[in-house]
Amino acid sequence: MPELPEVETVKNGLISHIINKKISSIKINIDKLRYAIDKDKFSEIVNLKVREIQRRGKHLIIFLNDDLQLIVHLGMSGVIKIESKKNYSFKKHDHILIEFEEEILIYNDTRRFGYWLINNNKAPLNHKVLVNHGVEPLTEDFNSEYLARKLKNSSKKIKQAIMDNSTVVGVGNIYASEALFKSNILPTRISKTLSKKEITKLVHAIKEILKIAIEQGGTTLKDYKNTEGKPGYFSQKLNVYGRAKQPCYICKSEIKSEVIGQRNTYFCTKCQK
DNA sequence: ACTTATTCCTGCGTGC
DNA sequence: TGCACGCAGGAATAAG
Repeated sequence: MPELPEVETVKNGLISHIINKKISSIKINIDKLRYAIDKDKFSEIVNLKVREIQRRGKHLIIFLNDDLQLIVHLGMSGVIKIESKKNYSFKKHDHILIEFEEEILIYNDTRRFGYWLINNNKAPLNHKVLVNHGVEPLTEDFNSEYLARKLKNSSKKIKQAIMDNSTVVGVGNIYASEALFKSNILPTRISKTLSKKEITKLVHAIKEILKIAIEQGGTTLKDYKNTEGKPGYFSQKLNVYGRAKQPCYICKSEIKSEVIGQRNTYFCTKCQK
């Protein structure tokens, strides 16, 4: 599933293909993904050029001429592929096709949790899907002082707190479990009970895990350019996620799982306190 | 103003 | 072998 590191990888892949390229046509094969698709608005982007592509959290912002932007979220099964137009053949769940002079951008999304929005505001970061985003985890804005301030009065469980996009963006279910394991903190801990030292450790763990995942994302980019990305490229690096009842790599005791906030959570009760 | 549950969707794994 | 069922995931929205 596309997490922050994969969205970053997709962004880099797109930059190398479609920057300064003109959209020659658009084909939309569906009325609604996560949100309804405004086909009239989409028709307005034909003949515009792609100027810049940014990532914010798990969103891609594709800047076009005329102060228009595409705001894209891949949901959990969204895949963007670039192919040569002459090689393209329709596949199941190919919902959006954007043609350039020689290449075609294909948006395929099995579960349709993703969305494509057109924004004509000059400040896309103020769009409702982005405006409540907290800090980016890989910037200096995400530091122990910031997180301590966010957690100070929170009675949420720490895992839910770090998965909340208004705290920090991009920490999904997998990375939350992994970061808490790496920082030796139980996911069930109440946020405001964390010590300064634990918060510092957690901040570093989140940054490190996302960085490693982005490095793995380089591999995904290659796959994505060839045919289809191999899912689970990061799975070899996972210490606890999906490993219930298996031995902890550190202490050999059994990894536990528990549902926290409707999400499966994995942890080691010996390594994490 | 909070927190917690529900909702969207398809494919896959499990059990009968 | 086939079918029914439940689960997985992000995050807006509804409900508490």
